[in-house]
Amino acid sequence: MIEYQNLNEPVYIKVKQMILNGELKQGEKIVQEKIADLLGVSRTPLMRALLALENEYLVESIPRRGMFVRSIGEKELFDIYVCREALEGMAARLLATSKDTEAVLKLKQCFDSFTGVDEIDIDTYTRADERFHSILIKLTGNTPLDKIYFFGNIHDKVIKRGLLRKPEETLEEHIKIIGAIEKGEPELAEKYAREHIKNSRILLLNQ
Amino acid sequence: MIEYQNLNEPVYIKVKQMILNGELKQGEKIVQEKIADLLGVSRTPLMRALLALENEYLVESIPRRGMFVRSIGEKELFDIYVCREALEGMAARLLATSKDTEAVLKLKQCFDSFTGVDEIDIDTYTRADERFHSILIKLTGNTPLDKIYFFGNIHDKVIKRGLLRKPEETLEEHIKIIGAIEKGEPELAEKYAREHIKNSRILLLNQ
DNA sequence: TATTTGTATTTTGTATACAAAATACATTTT
DNA sequence: AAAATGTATTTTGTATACAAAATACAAATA
Repeated sequence: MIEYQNLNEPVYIKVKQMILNGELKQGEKIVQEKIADLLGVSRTPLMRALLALENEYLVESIPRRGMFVRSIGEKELFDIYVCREALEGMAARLLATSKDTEAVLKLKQCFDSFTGVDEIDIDTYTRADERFHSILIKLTGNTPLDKIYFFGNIHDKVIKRGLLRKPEETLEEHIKIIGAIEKGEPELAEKYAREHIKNSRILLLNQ
Repeated sequence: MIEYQNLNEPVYIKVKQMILNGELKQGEKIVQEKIADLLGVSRTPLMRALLALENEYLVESIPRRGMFVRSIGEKELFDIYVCREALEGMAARLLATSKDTEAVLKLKQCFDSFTGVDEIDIDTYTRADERFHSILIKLTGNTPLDKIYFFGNIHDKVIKRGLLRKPEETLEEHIKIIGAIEKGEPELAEKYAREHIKNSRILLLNQ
């Protein structure tokens, strides 16, 4: 009966999906045995996944009460954007300082397919946007920064608002950030990256 | 035999201490049953603690191989300082924007006992410094920021270098940061907070 | 002697059993 | 009817058992 291949990863992935796609609703209690049975594993590997998710802020543990799917309020989402502003700003700065042409190329590639296009496909652009912000961090080679950033990343998806602003508006901002990095202007790169996040963050307030 | 009172917390605290005070050395493998026996608990609550510590970056899990006390290299420590620079800078900015007099008071209190003193006691000052940087984050009321910052905090202690610079030098910088927050100057507050970290970070390089 | 192979031991990953706490729900009391 | 109480059920936290992987180490081979 024992399957061996580390249930860890698959269980973690599955539970995460269930939360992100709403199969497990916000605030809902996660009854361990129920979910464990559903996934065909015991409570032990499920618990491991749940603890990882707790640290990713997707799940909340109340001692002796159980694990609950975390619900994220407006305030918290706003706060997350503040963190992103600080971290992505720093990432842009680091990249501009390093003058890594390889990195610049990869950043540019995210938006290659949109230049000179009249009608931008929202889904394609959403993925490009996600990729851009993700690799902006990764390309710095700063492991702690990458790990830390993971939190904010998650939440964007949880709230599932998709893009807050129109592609035409943000595409230009992305290009500006990449430009400053390419020119090796740390001050400017950070400034643009922060403004980019801030513009979305402000939008959250008037909503 | 069963004790009930959530072994979670005590086990977590104890293992963390063992890592921080060197009882468990960097790179050392944590043999679960050995440590569990030592603490008088089973592997289950120990595992929970270990997973929490993994997410705090103190422990590293290699599947099917075990948990190891993480060893931190120069590069990583440097990278952590970069993160601190971004996060503490943002925290200072937020506080300066909020104009929270209560917060300013608490920050000032950290260093009250050192003003006009000739010979600053290193141990007392070390604690004050730790407290200052910790509450600088907490006072923002930005929960994700607080959670995220926890990482960096840990590492400072792990490396156990204590203070990198002389109290006389850093005290002045602390005062400047608090001053800018008090005057409600976000730009300046962030600038000073970042310079403060940066000065220490640069010192790491020439070491 | 250095390298490989095979076997015994250790240790992890998972499942499961069970006590104590939490919850649900019916019954009694106000 | 609303509140309080008591009992049954569920669910968590912990300990433990066991298979499979990893490791250690001895013997065999080149």
